[in-house]
Amino acid sequence: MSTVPEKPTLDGIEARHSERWERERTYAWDRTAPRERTFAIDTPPPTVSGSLHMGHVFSYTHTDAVARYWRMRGKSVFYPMGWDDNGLPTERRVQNFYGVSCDPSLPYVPGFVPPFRGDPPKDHRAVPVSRPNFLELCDELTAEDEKAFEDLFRRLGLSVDWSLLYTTISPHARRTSQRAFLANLARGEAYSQEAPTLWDVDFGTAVAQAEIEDRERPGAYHSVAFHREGGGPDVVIETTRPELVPACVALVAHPDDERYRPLFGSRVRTPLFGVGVPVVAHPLAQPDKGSGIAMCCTFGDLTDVTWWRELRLELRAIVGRDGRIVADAPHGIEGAEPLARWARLAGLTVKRAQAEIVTMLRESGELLGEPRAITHPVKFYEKGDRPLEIVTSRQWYVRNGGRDRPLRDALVARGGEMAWHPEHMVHRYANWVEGLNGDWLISRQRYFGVPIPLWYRLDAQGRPDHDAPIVPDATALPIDPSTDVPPGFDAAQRGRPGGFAGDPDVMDTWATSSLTPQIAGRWVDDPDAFARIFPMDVRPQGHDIIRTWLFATMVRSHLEFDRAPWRHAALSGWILDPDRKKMSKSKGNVVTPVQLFDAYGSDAVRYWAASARPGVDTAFSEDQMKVGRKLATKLLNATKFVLGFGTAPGDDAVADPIDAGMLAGLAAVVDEATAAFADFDYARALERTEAWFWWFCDDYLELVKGRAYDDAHPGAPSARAALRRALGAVHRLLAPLLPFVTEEVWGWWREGSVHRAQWPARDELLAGVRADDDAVALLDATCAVLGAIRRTKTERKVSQRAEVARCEVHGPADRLALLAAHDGDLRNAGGVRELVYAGPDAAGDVALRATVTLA
RNA sequence: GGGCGCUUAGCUCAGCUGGUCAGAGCAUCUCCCUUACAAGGAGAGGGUCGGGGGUUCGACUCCCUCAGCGCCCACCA
Repeated sequence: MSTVPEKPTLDGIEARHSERWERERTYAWDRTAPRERTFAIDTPPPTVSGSLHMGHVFSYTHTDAVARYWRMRGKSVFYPMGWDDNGLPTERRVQNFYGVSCDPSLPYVPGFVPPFRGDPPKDHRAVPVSRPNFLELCDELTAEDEKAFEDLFRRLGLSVDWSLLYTTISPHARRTSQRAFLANLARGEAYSQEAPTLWDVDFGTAVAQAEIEDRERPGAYHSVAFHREGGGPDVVIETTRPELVPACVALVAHPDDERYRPLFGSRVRTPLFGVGVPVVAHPLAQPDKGSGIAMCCTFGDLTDVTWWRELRLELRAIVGRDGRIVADAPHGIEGAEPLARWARLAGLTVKRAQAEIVTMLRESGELLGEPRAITHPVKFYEKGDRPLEIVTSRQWYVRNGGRDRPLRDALVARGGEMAWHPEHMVHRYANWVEGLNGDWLISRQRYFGVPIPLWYRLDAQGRPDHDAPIVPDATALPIDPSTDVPPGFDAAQRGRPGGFAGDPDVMDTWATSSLTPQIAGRWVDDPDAFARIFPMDVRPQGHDIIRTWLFATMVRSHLEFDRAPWRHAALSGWILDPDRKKMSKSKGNVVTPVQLFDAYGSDAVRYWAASARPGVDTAFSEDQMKVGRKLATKLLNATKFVLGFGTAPGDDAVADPIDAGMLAGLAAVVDEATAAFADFDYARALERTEAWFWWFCDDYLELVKGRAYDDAHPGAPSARAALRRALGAVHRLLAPLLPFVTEEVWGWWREGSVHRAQWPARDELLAGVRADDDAVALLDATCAVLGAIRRTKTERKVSQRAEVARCEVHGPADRLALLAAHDGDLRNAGGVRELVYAGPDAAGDVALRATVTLA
């Protein structure tokens, strides 16, 4: 406990109290607490690929407020932090930062020094480095970023237990991730399959449905003529991707389409290449789209995949994994002229190939009319720059209900078992699960991730046997199959016929981050700890990743534990620019969190964040931070003032009805704030507490300060005691929201941290106090008359200090009687010489009214 | 095309289960250096609660419908 300073200030309180909290382990999770006394939070691990922004400050503040509330309610709060440092965003940042690229075929170079450390020149060509070297650089850069992240979160005042810190690339996370994957594999929930998948040609990896987004892109319809075998008029199709003509394997129309029904079963020849393809019927074909008959290529879009699969069409793949037309013409393209045309396409990017093929179609006369420009949605990897292609490759999948109705229904039902905040977010979840169109593709052809922990036997020809992977021993995890050797083999057999090969892929980052409860709770190596935190109380996160992180976590938990991983999901909103546009990082003028902490103080920034109701998109507002700073300053000053009255030891009786009325009002606020916090509504708790506190300062404090000052006044002890009770409650009510200033003022008169103090309660506030309706009515009436007096003084443009010669109060007799018996504070605060109670006025109006005559 | 949310003073928003609300903060204007705080205090002005219809004794609050804004999803050749 320190003493009340002469000149209270907010300066420096963040550093002082952060340091103290760390030293005293104020926020340590009590690992011995049973599950029912624990409040467990599945903190979102921010992606380590740059810097934290106001969106993080915003949402993490919300969670922290709730964490602090439950801690004060006596819960052992499990509040970990994690860094999501594995995955593509990190790789991309490492490439850009050091000017390197990963080439797994290169050997490790000990002591490798990257060409740059930040901002390579634009014309720099990435230096290829080995996979181990690349991973070292990833580790190095993420370590730096993570330090900055931690500093920022500490400055923000997050009450996380930093000893629980985890990273998603750590050995522990890799072990957990591989263990969970192997469990999925053992139960048949994970499987590999050679199939067409969406592919990002720049990143060179498959991507999952959840990571795809549509973008509006310019395109054009091209009318292209196909020639009927056996004569007859050409069949005209319209396509936005004429470059895929050589990949065409069929024309498809709707079974009921009279125009094309006669053609079903016949064959046509493709333009330019003269490849014979069938005309077939399928209900997915839309008669009103284009000419009503579509060219099915392998593969232009997901509909093509469906047609190809369901109609058992040929495979004629022409786009390579690099996004270029492959060198060798697909089967069916033969003869001098077609092959000459193919030669003009081979090696071109898809975009260039389109231009070339349009030229050729013009030359051959098979392009009818000119292309007609349109804008249409095109599928992109959400982090990618070029449209996705579809290529056939072997990938690993985890069942998620996308191909399995019962599982899908079960997962939807799981969502219904949880409480969602706000409630309507459950629709996003259900909507997504209902719309799944395939299992979860978890393998990625990347490097900085958790390896798929499998090897494959190679047959005499050196071909891998994918049907019976070699599984590592559980105790050996984590493993890297590209360097570790499977049991029963030796290193020399790697890649040799009769030997083995490691799975070359890593798991998607969501495949690991979907296990945050298991990672943070130490599922694999501390089952006792895990049992104390699982299922967790709340998953806080942004609503944009319901379909990814939330759903993926649900899938893993459902499959592994047959239950939802949390009881609540709390979805936070977005930060918008002051002009209500989604805040973009690309704008150069974005203010950094640290600048705002410096300018207004952490509590003030938190105040802004906590003012937004859960799940609501919110405008960035420095004005709101200024208001928060005012509140913090007010708390300093009011506390200093109240504590300055002093108190006699043991004299804590609240006897005066004015004081009792005040405490009754505060008790109601405590009830409201408590209910609000329990419902994750930190904003309502703040709003109610704040509004009451300003009333407390402006009305109650003004009303009783004269009495509290006056040692000779018999009501002084009651006022002082009530003021201190109220103050103690306000400090604690605001502690979850403004942790620094409340800790500061609490320290002036109480032992220990306010953040470990017990949450205020009605009974505690009103113990021994006669807080009946009369007390509340009296205080109410007193404030009403005081208000009338103030209004008069303001209207007359005199100081509030000016004396009132006479104040005549009209109103119901019972009210007046209450007032008459206890009007000392009113006389004092209003400067009233003569106070007259006149009963109801002439008109019989029962409303309380005061006629004020100034001196 | 499907789903969801929003539309209340100039601005940002509260108004939970229909009958003290038409409210708060910011901004604007006026006044007050009052013995915690001028990084303060006391007041004022300002809205037919998006439009229309309905249920009801009575709706910002319930139902229907229309419009605008925003978000999510979608197999869109």
